[in-house]
Amino acid sequence: MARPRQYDPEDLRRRVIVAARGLLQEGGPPALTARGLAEAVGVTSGTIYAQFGGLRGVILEVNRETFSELRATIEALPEASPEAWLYSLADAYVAFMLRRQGVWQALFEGPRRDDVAPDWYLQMIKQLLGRIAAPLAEISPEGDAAGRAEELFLAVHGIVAMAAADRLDMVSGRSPEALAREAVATMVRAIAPAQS
Amino acid sequence: MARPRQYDPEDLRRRVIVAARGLLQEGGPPALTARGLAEAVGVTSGTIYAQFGGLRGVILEVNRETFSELRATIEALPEASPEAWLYSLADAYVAFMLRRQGVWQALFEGPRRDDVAPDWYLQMIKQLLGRIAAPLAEISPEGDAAGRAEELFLAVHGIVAMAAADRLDMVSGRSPEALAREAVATMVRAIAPAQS
DNA sequence: GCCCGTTAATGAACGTTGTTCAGTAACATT
DNA sequence: AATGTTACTGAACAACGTTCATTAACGGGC
Repeated sequence: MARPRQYDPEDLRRRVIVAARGLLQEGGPPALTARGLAEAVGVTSGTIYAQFGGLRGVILEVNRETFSELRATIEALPEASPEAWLYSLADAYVAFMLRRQGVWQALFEGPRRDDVAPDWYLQMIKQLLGRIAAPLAEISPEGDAAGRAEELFLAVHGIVAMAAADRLDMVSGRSPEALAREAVATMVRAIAPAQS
Repeated sequence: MARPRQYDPEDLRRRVIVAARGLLQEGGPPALTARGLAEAVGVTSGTIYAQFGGLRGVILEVNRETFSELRATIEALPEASPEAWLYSLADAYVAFMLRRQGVWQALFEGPRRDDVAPDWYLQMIKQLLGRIAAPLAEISPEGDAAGRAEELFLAVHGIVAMAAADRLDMVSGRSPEALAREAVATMVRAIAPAQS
């Protein structure tokens, strides 16, 4: 069989993904166009379709990397008491988004209602929920820790999503970090064993 | 000055808005195209531009009506104890979205990062926050009720937004109603005077 | 060592999008 | 009746995602 002509396919894939992240970072999802991406990489749009099957395929690969980095970020969080760890997770989640707003938007703006989410989307969220449920179970052994984890995640994620879309200031003058920590505080206060 | 030729302009505006709502309802934001809307109303796209200045103008008018209906829905909620009222507000918020998913998506998907939100967007949210803060202050007179209202609203809205995008099942198997009520319950539990 | 099948890559096309604007036709006024 | 003003049309433009016939280069078979 014949072989590549001028691009190492693996290297091409990497450069496309890197360029796509760059476009997303400065300009958000609307800035990621097939032609713009092709030009940024130095190929034509057809080449990208041959490699990724379409713009959606490119976004999917970018998202895979973003999720992978988020997982690594969370794994790297220093151990701490259950409560302190929840705070640092909330901080990390907010900070992670802030450092890649454009890329973050592609995570949830991309997939349309009709197409199924890839497995690793669900696995990533499931793992994240597990990491939240564990400290919650330590704080309050009784009660549905998994359910509370869902609830706390949705609260923090809602804040982060709003901030990512630059719409948080419609609701609150406070920073996303402050609001996320408040959400954690409220949950802890609600389930902590009665005191004072 | 000359006068209308074949359309009563006010009637035309109404029909355009009604048709736009219809398109949004079945197909979401991608279904609302200038040509499709024009055809649904029986005019050409140019006419819509003359009347609304563009698709964004149409969406803005649809959103104005949606907000108006939301306000009316909330005003119509029966009086109740502070806690019970918060639950019924959460229920109403979820139900309101579920009955107009497509239209709801346009509320927050529409406005891009660079254009300013209309005053009534902010006023509507501010009023909603006030309606949440009042019962919270009754439940717990001490503490920042306004801040807690922001927090509770963000939690419920995050759940509703996720459900509107049909992505809630990525996080939880529970219904948006159940999750929204849980969010209220957690807030109430966190701030209620110590008991039991 | 020449040919040729296979494959990477192009770039022109197609259909659809939002948006603009010169033209047209109808009304109110003079 | 003529005219000016205005609502409306519909053709055009640029940009979008996507497809595909064409081109050019490489490796293996004779």
